[in-house]
Amino acid sequence: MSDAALTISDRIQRKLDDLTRAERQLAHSILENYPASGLGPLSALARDANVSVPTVARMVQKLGFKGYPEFQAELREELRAKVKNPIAKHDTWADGAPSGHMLNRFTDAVIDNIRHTLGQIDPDAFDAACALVADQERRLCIVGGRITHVLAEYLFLHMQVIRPNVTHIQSTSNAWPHYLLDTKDSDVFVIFDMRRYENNTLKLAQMAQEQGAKIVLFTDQWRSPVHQIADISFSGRIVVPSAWDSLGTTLLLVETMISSVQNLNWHDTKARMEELEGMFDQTKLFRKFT
Amino acid sequence: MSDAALTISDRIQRKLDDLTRAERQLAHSILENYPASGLGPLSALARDANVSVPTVARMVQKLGFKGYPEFQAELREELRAKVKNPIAKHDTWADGAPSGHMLNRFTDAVIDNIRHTLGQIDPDAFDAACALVADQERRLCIVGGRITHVLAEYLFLHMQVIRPNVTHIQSTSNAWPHYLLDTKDSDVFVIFDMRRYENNTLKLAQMAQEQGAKIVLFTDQWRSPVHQIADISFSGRIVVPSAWDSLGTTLLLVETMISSVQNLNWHDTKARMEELEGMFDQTKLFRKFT
DNA sequence: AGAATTGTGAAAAATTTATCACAAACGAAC
DNA sequence: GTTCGTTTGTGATAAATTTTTCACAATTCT
Repeated sequence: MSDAALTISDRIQRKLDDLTRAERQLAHSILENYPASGLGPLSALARDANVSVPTVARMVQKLGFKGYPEFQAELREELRAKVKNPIAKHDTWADGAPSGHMLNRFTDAVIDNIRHTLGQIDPDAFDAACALVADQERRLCIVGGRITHVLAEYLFLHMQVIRPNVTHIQSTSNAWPHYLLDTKDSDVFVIFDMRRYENNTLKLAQMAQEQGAKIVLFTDQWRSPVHQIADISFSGRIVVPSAWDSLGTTLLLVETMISSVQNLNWHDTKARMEELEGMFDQTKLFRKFT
Repeated sequence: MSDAALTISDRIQRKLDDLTRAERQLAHSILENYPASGLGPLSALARDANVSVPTVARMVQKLGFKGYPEFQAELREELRAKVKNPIAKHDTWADGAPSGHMLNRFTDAVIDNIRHTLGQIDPDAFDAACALVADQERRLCIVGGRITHVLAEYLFLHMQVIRPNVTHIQSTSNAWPHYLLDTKDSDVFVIFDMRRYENNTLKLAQMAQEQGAKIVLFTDQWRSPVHQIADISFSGRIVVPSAWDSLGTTLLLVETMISSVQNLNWHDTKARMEELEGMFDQTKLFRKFT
């Protein structure tokens, strides 16, 4: 295929693997706000990408242009063509795929779920829930069901770093009654229950509530029966073009909660995280992040 | 309304009637290929509009800019904002919360991640990956790391229903070498590896590849080293306003893959699902869905 | 330790912008 | 049709900015 048919974006992406660190940094910066960032002065591009001016100059030539102005001229030409061409209109998410492609249909649905869910959420309730979860005086129990235990686990993994005194309970396990033995009325239960709602989860929630624990519930738009006894509950839309439901929206809420709780506890978290980093370094489990 | 909220295009159109001949000519030329023409050199704009250089300079100042570069900077800023928000109108997602609330900031970031990722994905590669995963002749191994194992588990839970012959391996476990003993060259490995990339995962991938297995990789925008040996890899953007990364985009891809694979295997899946339903009913694990 | 990559600082070259004075062109009014 | 005021273009120039390119030092990776 001739270069003429390829956008600069395509060309950069194709070369991405052959690039060195600084070049890749630059490439990402160009793609980040494509094509706007490439249309400013060279020095601004270098600054945004945190690379030096010569690096940009060298890269532009590697891409086959005589100089930066020529590079910009082609970017403008692309932009001209794209705006002119109604087909290039962004009504699909994955450019190369037809709008009926599963990638586009699914993404539409998920975005729609997010919009609906966020539109109905009560920010004060959310803040209150975050405060509960962040409170290190309280024991934190995270409960998930057959599918939702992955969300529970995800939340647990992060909370474990952010604060002490966290437990992950799987309602499908039959060991959970033990955990409830020493529930105090200051405890907080974060419970995930989406359809099909699980009897075990409901029973667990009831027992926790009887012992005075606070209950924060993540459920779907039809609401788990747990919501009647929950102190705070969030319902995420989960409908997608699939035989299954989507956890996307709920994951978004969970991640936001993690971030908020992190901020609330930053003082303690920082020390804990550094400690953890050190332990990971020692085990050499991870590669150095470059 | 303050000028800040108006695009340059709006401002020009509003003034259109008060302009003189040469100025109007220029204005139309700017709007003709908006905003591309305004992003080139001043002299080129003058030439395209068939007006003189001073006319352009004067006009730009009439529009309230200190000079042409400032004019261009604002055009670029508009472009940046526009590309970022194809769905925009929503300046906040959670209506009740200020735009600076974590809920809104986080959602913005996730949507942005999705848009970026989908924009760069190769639908053919995606389809190919789905076909591999759907192929029941091949054994399917799903591998996750310390955090990503929740995604692996999630994919596993669904694949388990959709098709036989699925295994979930946790790279952090030290039991995984056993699983590789009888790897055949028809096997498919779906591997999740996000920063910080895990050495265990890389080793596992290498061994799998040496034995001829196909490798499908889900990673982040900086790409796990596994991507060099992967047959197909997908990089999702994961940046969010948090000390942690977001799995949102990758979850979207995984769920889409589940749905696609489900469709490919619908004939068999149907029977398997009904069977499973029956088993769940017997265990009374779930409440009847109303 | 050596090779490759990247940054620094500077200077020169090239381009672009901003302005000027003045003349030409134009349009409206008389 | 002439006149006057406005608008526009010309050509030139100064100023500002940007691009391009060095050599060399610092850094990173192998």
